[in-house]
Amino acid sequence: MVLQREFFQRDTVIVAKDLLGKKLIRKIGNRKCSGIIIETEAYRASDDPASHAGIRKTKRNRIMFEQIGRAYVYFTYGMYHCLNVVARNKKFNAGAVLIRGIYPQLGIDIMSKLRNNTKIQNLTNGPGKLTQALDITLQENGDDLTKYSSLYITNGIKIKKIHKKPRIGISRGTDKEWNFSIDPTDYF
DNA sequence: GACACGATTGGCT
DNA sequence: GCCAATCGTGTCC
Repeated sequence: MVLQREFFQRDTVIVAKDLLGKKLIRKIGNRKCSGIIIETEAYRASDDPASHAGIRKTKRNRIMFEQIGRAYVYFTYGMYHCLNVVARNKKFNAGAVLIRGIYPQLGIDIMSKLRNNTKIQNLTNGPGKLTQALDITLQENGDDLTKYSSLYITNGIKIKKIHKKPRIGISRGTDKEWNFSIDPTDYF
């Protein structure tokens, strides 16, 4: 069952936690690739100095201010893409959840080729890695993830324990513990 | 118009 | 553990 729009109409931090264990699905040609979401981070609005949306709406971050349930994809470090899902409640005018890691399920052969045949444990365990494995680029920026199409999220597995940490790779907003993850060895 | 830097990764020490 | 790769974007002059 694909996640409905209402799922994303809650506090960005809550949605980040609740996305753990859900299934990310990407169709490439007539094949399906998928994985269980195991790590996420919340990035909110003007209350969050680490967020792209922390200052104002710009050309790059505009999707974060638009319809919830859509993909916010950005290009970084001159070579990698990162995938977010737009989510926020009515208190904020922007927000998104960064998908930082998935546990591969379907289409491992396709993903391996896109990742130059790396080891399975290195396939999709990072934000730049999973977009490469799933062929996600700026082409997918703004795509609606609540519809069955070439990129969407469905219900997944039941979660036991959620780990909470400060977010990775940021220099501001380090006081907020908005990185959430589950331990794959608990499930797979 | 210029310039510093980043929600990263992989390779080397 | 450290650092280069690589370039679009945002901010500042």
